[in-house]
Amino acid sequence: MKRKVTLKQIAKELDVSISTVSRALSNSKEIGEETRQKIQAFAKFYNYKPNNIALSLKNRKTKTIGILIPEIVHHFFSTVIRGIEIVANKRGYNVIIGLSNESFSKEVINMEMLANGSIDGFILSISKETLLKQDYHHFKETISQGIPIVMFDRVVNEVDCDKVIVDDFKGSVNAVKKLLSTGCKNIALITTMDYVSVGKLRTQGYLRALQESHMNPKASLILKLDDSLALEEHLDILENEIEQFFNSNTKIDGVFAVNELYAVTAMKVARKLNFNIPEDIQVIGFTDGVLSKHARPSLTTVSQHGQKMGEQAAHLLIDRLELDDDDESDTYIDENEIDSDFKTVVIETGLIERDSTK
Amino acid sequence: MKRKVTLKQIAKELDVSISTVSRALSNSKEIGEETRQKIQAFAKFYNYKPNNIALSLKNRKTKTIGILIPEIVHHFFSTVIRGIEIVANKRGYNVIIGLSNESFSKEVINMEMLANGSIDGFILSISKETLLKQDYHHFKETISQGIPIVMFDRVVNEVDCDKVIVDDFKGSVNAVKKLLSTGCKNIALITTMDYVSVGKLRTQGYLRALQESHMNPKASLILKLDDSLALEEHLDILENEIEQFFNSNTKIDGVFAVNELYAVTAMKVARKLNFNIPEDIQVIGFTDGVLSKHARPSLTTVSQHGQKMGEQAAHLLIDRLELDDDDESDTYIDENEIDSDFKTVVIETGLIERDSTK
DNA sequence: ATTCGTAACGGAAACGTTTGCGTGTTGAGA
DNA sequence: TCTCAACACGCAAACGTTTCCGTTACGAAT
Repeated sequence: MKRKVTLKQIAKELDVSISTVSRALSNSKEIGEETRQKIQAFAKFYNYKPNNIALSLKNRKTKTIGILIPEIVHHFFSTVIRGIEIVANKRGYNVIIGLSNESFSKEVINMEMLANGSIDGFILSISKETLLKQDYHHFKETISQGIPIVMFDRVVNEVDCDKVIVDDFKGSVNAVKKLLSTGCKNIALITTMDYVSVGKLRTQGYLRALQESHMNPKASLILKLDDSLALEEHLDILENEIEQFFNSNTKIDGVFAVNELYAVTAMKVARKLNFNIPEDIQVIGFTDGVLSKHARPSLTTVSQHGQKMGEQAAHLLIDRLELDDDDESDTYIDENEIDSDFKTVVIETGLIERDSTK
Repeated sequence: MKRKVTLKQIAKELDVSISTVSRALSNSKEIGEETRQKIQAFAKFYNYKPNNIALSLKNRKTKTIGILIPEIVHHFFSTVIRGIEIVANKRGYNVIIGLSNESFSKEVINMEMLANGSIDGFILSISKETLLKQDYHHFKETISQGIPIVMFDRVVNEVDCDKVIVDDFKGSVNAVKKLLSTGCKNIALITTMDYVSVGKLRTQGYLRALQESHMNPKASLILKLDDSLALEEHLDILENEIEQFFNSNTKIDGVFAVNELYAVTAMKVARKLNFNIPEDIQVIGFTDGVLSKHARPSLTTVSQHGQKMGEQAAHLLIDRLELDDDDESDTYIDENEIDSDFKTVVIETGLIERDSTK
């Protein structure tokens, strides 16, 4: 078991000083040609690689970014991670992942663990419990400690930071308009509770689309589901809820669902009730995942471009990190000027038309 | 922007030495009651948290484990990560993720990046390209540097380390036996190329099950697909391949597929060709993911218990890390004794019966 | 012969901790 | 009054780097 070789060991072995070794390896021209060659050869032979931790301590930056998400077994979140990882790697960063599991306390704990030097900045999506409590002190504190944050998808106005979102509102408007244009008169909405910002925005989009077509939204056509129903374990309950909803609204000829699971479950129920899709009922979902592609019939969805969101978020964060590098020289900066500098990048949604619509 | 407070700053502010502060905060009884109180109060007020990087450097351990997987947008892998994260967090570790994207060089690069002090050990699943090249030097080197590795799912005999696998062979045997027991006479196998160990083992299981029932496997009933076809982009090609396969084997009454995608695609094709499932053709897949649950009909699968694999892997790794802690005292250990110590944990598979079988 | 520039290298501080050891002060026992 | 624990604390090394600031030695210019 040959432990990693250090500068000190090389120095001792070659009878030079540590600084000489360091400089030789960084090709400093302060070191004589001969010595440099000798040191480099030796280092190569023993496969010397500088110790990252020591470098982090010295440079006061770790070149790793922390990702904090509610759940990883989730198509959307994992595509975002993939996007982050791609640009992070390309720009010389590592990613370290924390899972909040939709819990406020786990989010806080995780954040504090990583904020103690382990990472240079965060990319995160807020947990549901946090959104419900509306307690954002941990975000504000980390930011005030000089650790930048980029939020994606589930964001919040109360925190000043860079953000990456999709235009949930517009995406929903377009989806519902599509249903309207293909003849739907009674479009149902299957959505979540309002405290999740994206659910709220998508609901608003639904309402707006109807309004623009001079149709009155009916409360009976809107089904608000408890979020726990989205869990894989409660599939049957979810199905029952939707079935009851369908039974008490027999005129439904279109469904807009704020996520994929609701949409495919709606299709399942509709077929069970002997509706034909898309002839009798058309269905559109939000978030394009694996289910949409393989459902029967395949599901028309609003695509969220998770990977692109991740890439953008990573760029935003790293840009800011490396910008901070420069003006770290204690130059006084007007705080107002800083605040106004935060960007919110909006990723365009797309409508992927498949067989669940005409 | 209040930077994180350090021991040095506290010491200066309170006019004591750094060591006194350090000891006071760790409740050393070497420090006088009064001073201790004062220091602790001050530290609490300024929210002092020890710098992780400095601790890592001092202790020569980072309390983070590196995960190296081929792909993250993948139900199985993400469940494994979830399992790892749960026990890692419980035992005080962080996880840092590297994606190989099935590429050998990315696997090597990632490994080297993380091995330079960033992590204490690896949990990984080998990339396809690496399996193809059969080049495992990077694994061996990291191990010889004293960094332990735990492999899961895609493992290899050539490397001495702890491993966590499912019994692919037995799981496949059981699946095929299930098909046989429900009357199938011509069971097709849809599999991948042999170099992926799991594909090979599952194929062997298929063969064994037939053999035990005294049936002759026919080459014409085995479809080996190129792996690139598993990619989401080539869905139509995959479909065509399977359709041709069906057309040239009209007697097929059962299908065993080595993954979920192949299985649902087979079902799609079968229905297209006007077969009824499960009446005319029964289908079983390997790996229980989201597709299986929501497919039509829902798919009977061999469950892999990804989360449990992750948990086991994490326990194995951390156990070894904390065992190493003790005998780090340069006690001479016979290498043979060490080698024989590596465990291979086998997770039992289960057969989840749904509507694609009788 | 003295000065000076420069090439080639070493010393040491710094990043933030922990910890073994040394040291000064105090009180009590002789 | 002297001695010697015990107590309370400080110094400094160490983890592995980088980098600023010396310090040599030597040849050239004055």
